[in-house]
Amino acid sequence: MKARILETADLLFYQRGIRAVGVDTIAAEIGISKRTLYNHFPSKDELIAAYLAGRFTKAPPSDKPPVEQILGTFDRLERGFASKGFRGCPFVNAVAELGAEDRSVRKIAVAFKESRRLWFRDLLKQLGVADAEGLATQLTLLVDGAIAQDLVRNDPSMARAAKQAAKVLLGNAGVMLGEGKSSRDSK
Amino acid sequence: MKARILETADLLFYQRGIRAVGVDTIAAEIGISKRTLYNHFPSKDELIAAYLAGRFTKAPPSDKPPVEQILGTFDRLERGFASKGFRGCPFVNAVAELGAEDRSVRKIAVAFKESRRLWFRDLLKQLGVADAEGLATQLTLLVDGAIAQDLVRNDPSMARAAKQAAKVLLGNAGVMLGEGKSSRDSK
DNA sequence: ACTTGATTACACCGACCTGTGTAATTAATG
DNA sequence: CATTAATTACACAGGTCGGTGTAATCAAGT
Repeated sequence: MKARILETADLLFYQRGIRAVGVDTIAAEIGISKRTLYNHFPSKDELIAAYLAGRFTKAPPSDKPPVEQILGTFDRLERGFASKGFRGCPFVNAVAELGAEDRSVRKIAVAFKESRRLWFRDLLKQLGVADAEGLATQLTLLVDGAIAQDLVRNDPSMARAAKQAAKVLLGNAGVMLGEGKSSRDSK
Repeated sequence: MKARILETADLLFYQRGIRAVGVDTIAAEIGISKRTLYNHFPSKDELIAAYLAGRFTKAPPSDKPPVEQILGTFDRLERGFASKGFRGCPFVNAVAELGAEDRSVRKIAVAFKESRRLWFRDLLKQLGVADAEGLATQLTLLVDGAIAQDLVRNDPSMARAAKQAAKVLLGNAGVMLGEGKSSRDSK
């Protein structure tokens, strides 16, 4: 039951915004009483925290070559954009609508952003990139830029533009870009 | 008076979020009655629209070389990040917290994003860049990525990382980067 | 001094919000 | 059957919200 509440809250929070969705709405959507919801989550704030914690998914370890993993990020991003329910980064959205005063929300948001940056960085180190730290940061800028742009434009091709830029940055860092099956999307 | 209402609404909406700020709060902040506010703006929605319209500032024409103008964008961005009140892109924030159903808000947001992309594009054309369209898009990704990252991290150096990436992209497009006074920030 | 328009104070509406209290109901377990 | 725990319906408290109605006050301009 707790899981069902959480997944419904996730859907509604992400789709319509945290402030815009009341606990009554969530309970009604599931068909349970508001009392039951409060038996599982003592307050809306805790439900919000659980929602964000649930969105914090670490990328599973992969055995594919680092370059493919990095560039594949943008392919997954594009598929995400094209999927119907996409509405930007839940962490950025949460910070945007809950404001700067909410310390806990910002904390988990920066943790998520940093985890992705470190994921990039480690792959870049495997590739022998000199400034892995800096380049990893730049790649996250492309990712978040594409997400923000797609949020307002609803244009999944932003992910491809980001991928193009990422290729240039990687090439400039001395990384050899394999001509794997998708050599055609070089625009 | 109308101007005063608008500037106060701008401050509060941007700082705390649109949904988080009530009309009573705005009126109280100025020290006027709620009735007066409603005499100038028939509804909160119109006040929101005016707020966003006021944030839609076009970059003034400049006589500096295009490369400096482009890279200068990231310097201004960094100064913006460092300034106390910065809280991300008002348009992205508005779309994030008002949801996708609000058509008018998204419309002005994409107009703003597109205007900046076109500004980049025209400068790139002046530089003789072949794919000015594509590169302009990539530069906007860096800008919005830096904004999003700074929003959650509160780290103005994100603008510098974006500038670094922009330099690489420009160089890759054949643009000569003048060694103007800031040759030192090439990391 | 008279008129006109803006602004004020203030009560009020209906709607929605988070959260609680309570007593009845259901379902599983011994 | 009896016990226990979860869930239910439902009313309600206390608050905020957007927005309106009204009559009084204030500040001009003629």
